[in-house]
Amino acid sequence: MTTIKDIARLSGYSVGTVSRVLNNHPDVSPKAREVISRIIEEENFQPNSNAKLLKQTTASAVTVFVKGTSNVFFENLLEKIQETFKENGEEISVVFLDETANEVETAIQICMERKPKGIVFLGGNLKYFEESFAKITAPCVLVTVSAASLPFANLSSFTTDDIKGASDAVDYLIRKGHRQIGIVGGSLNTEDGLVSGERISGAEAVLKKNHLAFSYEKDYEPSRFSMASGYEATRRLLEKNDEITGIFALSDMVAVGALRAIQDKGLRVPEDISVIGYDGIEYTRYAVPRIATIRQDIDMLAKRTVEDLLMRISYRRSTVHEVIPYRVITGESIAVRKP
Amino acid sequence: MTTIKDIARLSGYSVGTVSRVLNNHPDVSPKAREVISRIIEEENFQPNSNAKLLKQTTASAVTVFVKGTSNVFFENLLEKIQETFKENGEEISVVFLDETANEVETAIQICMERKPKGIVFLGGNLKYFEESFAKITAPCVLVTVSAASLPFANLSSFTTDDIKGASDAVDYLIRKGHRQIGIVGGSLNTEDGLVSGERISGAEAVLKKNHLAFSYEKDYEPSRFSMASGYEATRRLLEKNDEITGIFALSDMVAVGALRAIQDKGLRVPEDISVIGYDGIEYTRYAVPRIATIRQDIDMLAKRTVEDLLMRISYRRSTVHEVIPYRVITGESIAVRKP
DNA sequence: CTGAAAGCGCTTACAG
DNA sequence: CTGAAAGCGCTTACAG
Repeated sequence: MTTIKDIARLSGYSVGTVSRVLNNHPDVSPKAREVISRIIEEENFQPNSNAKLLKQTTASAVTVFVKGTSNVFFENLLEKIQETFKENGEEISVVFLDETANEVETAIQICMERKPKGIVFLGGNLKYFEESFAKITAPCVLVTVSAASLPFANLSSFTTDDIKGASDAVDYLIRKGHRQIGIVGGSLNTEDGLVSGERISGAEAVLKKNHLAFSYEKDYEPSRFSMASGYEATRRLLEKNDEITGIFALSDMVAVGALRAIQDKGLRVPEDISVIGYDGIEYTRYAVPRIATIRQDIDMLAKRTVEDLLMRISYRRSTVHEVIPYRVITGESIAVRKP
Repeated sequence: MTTIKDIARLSGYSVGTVSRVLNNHPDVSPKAREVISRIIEEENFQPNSNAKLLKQTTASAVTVFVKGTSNVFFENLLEKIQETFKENGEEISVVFLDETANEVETAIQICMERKPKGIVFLGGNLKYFEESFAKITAPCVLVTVSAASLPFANLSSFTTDDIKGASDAVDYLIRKGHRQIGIVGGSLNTEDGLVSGERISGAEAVLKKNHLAFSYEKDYEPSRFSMASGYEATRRLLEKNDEITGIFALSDMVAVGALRAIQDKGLRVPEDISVIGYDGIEYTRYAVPRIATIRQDIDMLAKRTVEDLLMRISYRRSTVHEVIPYRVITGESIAVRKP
C-alpha cells in the first residue's frame, strides 16, 4: 500500500510538504507542487482518510442522515437536498439508517470522527433527540418532525403541518359526500413516532367536527408504510366494515396497496371507494387511477433546509422552526359518493 | 471528548487493558473487565473508529456497494442480502453510489481504510473492473453483471441471463399474437453498461427469428430506467408508430411509465396495447393492471451471493460465475391481440 | 493478567 | 518555502 511516506521518498520532498500539496496549502513552491502532484498521479495515491480524520480538526462535509432505506418520500427529498447543496458548491455525505436506529447516537459518533460542519436529519425520533442531542454542537436541521418544543440552540426544523394536512385530506372526502370514512396506516402507539399520531388525530378531528362516527375498532387498521402492509390492512378493513366509501391512507405507499386491495375485492376506485394518500411521491402521478394526495412541498423543504443550514454554518444565526405549506392534489382516485 | 485515556485514568487500569476489554480479548481478569466495563458504560464511551481502523489489521464487516440510489430492484435485492447475512450472524456495511460513480476505485479506498473481509457489488461497470480491480485482494461478488470474462481469482458473479430473459419477454408477446412490437428503455450506447444492450439484443433476436420487422427508428425509444423517463419515451414511441400493439419495457419502472402514457393517449392496457416489463419488483404486483414481467429470482440471487462469499471468506474456494434462473410472470397487462 | 512503548498514516505548529 | 518532530486515539507485540 502506498502511503504519504512513499510519495515523499519518490518525490525527494518531506512528508510535511506532500501533506501540504495534498491539502492545497498555499505555502508550497510551484515546483514542489508540480513534482509531488505528478508522483501522486503516477502512483494513483489516495490518502488514508482514517489517518486524515484522526488528526484533522477542520470541519468536513455536511452529513445527511436518512432514516429508513426504502422510504420513497425521503429519497425524493434527499435527491433535491443533494442538488440544492451542489448548487451552493457543497458536497454532502449521506448515511442511511434503519427505521428503528438511533439517529442521534449515530450522529454523535460521526461528529467525533468526521467533524461535519453541519447535519441534516431526514426523519427522526424526538425521544432520541431529548436524550442525547445536547452532545452535538454542529448546526443541525431536522426535517419532517418539529423540534420547536426542544430546547436546543443548534437545531432548526422544517415540517409540514401533518395535523392540518390530514384533516384537509379527510375534509376532501367529506366534501365529496363520503360519510363512512376509513383510515389505513401508521399505528396508535405513540412510541412509533409523531407522524402517524398527528395524521390520525388530524383526521379524527375533522370527522368529529362534521359529526361523523369514527371508531378505531370499525374504521381503522394500522400498517407499516409499505405497499404490502397497506394492502393487507385495507383487506382487513374492508373485511370488517363494508360500508366504507372513502379511505384515507396515511402514506402514498399505503394508498397503492389500498387501491389494489379494493380492486381485488371486486370493487372499483373511485366509483365504489375513493382513496386519498399522503406525501405526494412521484408514483401517485403514474398510478392508474392517479392517486389524490397531500403533496408535501419537497422543493421548498429542501430549499429552506439548505439555506438555513448554510447560513448558520457561515454566520451565527438563531434556529428556526418553520412549517412548509402543502398542496391538496386532486388525482383521479376520488369521486362523488353515489346516492 | 472522552477517550480511552480517560477510561484508563478513571478505572485505574492502563490504556492497554481498557483496549483489551473493548475488544473482548480473553486475557483480562474478571475484576478488571467488570470495573472497566462499568466506567465505559457510565461515561457512555465510544471508541474513535478512525483511530481503531488506522491500527487494526483484522478484517471488518462485509461491505455492499449499491450502484444507483433510487433503483428499486437493487433495494429489494439489498434487503434480502442483508437479511441473509444476518441469518448467518454477519452484519454488513452498505455504501450507496451514484449511477455514474466508479465503484471499483471507491472499493479500493474502502479496502485500505476498513479492510472488509468481503465485498458485494450490486451492479457495476466491467470497464472499471478491468482497469483497477486487480488492486483488490478481498473475496468479492459482482451481482447482475457477469464477470466470467474477467481474469480475477477473487471475483465471483451471479447474474440473470438478460439476453434469454428479454427474448422470453418478447416471445410471450409474439405468442399472444402481437406482430408490431415496440421496445422502450435503455440505450444503444454500449458505454452505458451491458444490461440494456443485452436485453435489446435478446429482444431483437427473437423478433428476427419470427421474421418480424424491427427498426430502431420506428420501433424503439431509449430512456433512463425511471417512470418519468419511461413515460416520455413511450409517448414518443406511440407518436411515431401507431401500429404497435405490444411493448417490451426494459425495466419495470419504465413499464409503469409506459402504462400511464398509453392510457393518457386514450388507449387501454391490455385491450389496445399489451406491456411486459423486466425485473419483477414488488410494485408490478400492486399496479393496476398487474404488470407482466421477467422476474429475476431475488431470493436465489441473494442466497447464492451470501453463500459463495461466506464460503470463500472462510475457506479457500475458487470463484464461480452462475446464471440464476428467472421466471416469466403473467400479470394482467398482456392480452391476445385483437384480430 | 497487566503495563510501557512502539507505531498505524496522517496534519500542523515550530523553527529555520 | 521546507523539514523534523510531536501527536491524534487507538492496538498489539513484548516483557514481566
